[in-house]
Amino acid sequence: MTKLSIGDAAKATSTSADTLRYYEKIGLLQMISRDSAGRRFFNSDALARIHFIRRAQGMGFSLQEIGLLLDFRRHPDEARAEVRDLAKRKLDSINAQIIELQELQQEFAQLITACSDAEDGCPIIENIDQPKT
Amino acid sequence: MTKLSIGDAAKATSTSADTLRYYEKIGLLQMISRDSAGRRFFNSDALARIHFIRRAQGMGFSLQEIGLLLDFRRHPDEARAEVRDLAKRKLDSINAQIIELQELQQEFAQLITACSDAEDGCPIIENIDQPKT
DNA sequence: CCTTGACCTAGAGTGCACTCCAGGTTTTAG
DNA sequence: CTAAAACCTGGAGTGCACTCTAGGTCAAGG
Repeated sequence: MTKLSIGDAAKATSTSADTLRYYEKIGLLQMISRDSAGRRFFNSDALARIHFIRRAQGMGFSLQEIGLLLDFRRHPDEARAEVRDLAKRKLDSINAQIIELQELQQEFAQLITACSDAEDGCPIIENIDQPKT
Repeated sequence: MTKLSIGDAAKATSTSADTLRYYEKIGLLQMISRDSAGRRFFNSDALARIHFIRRAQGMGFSLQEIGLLLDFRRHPDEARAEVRDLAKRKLDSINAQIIELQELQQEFAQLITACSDAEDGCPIIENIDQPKT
């Protein structure tokens, strides 16, 4: 079981030491061990938690929501329904986002082409003004 | 040409009066006319700008970037390349987001199903821990 | 006439997620 | 042995996009 210093853990998880201390402070990392001098050491479990946090963040969970997920991790029986609901709501918003973004993708691609081709003016602006009718 | 009070403009654009004043303050709405008592009146052009802002925000532009787009609107000749680049970068990030979200969509859908079916424990957590291998 | 409601301003406060700072200790390399 | 690097703490500062407050003006309805 490797134990990494905060600096190494930061590198290993592409965060900053400050951010890791911040996560600990707000309760997302509660079981960071310390050596006799008070220095934090991150074992593989802690690293997994950090990866969990970053990944969940990438999924659009706020740190508060991630806290709920991490809590649930320790008390699976009590909170199953809540987590499922959280995940369901997130899934719905992901679906909505995908649809919106796909529309945007279309529009942007068209606008960029139009803007490159146009001789006088670039229709990007006008089209944001008056979306597809 | 209808002219709306700030309250009506707020309603019409699903924002708050405070937000509209804020947009004006940071320079996104510069041509708001006033009556003799100093009250703002929003004409259709102003409403179009507000819609533009909200829409561009939904596309993931920051207010600062939106400021650039609005500036460009007034000086199309000078800034074409920049706006095109801004749009292109945004398109790239939209594409990346769509791909990420589609992966998430898959995972979430599976996890929610698994969590509903499971007899002991919900695998949402474990799967965030250890993403698809 | 007078109250109510919508508006005005400048400026303070909020929430999120960091990020930085000052001042101190400990470890490690030369 | 010493000097630099890495760590520690509590707390302040940052950037974004609002949101709210206090204190004031103004127009319309009862």
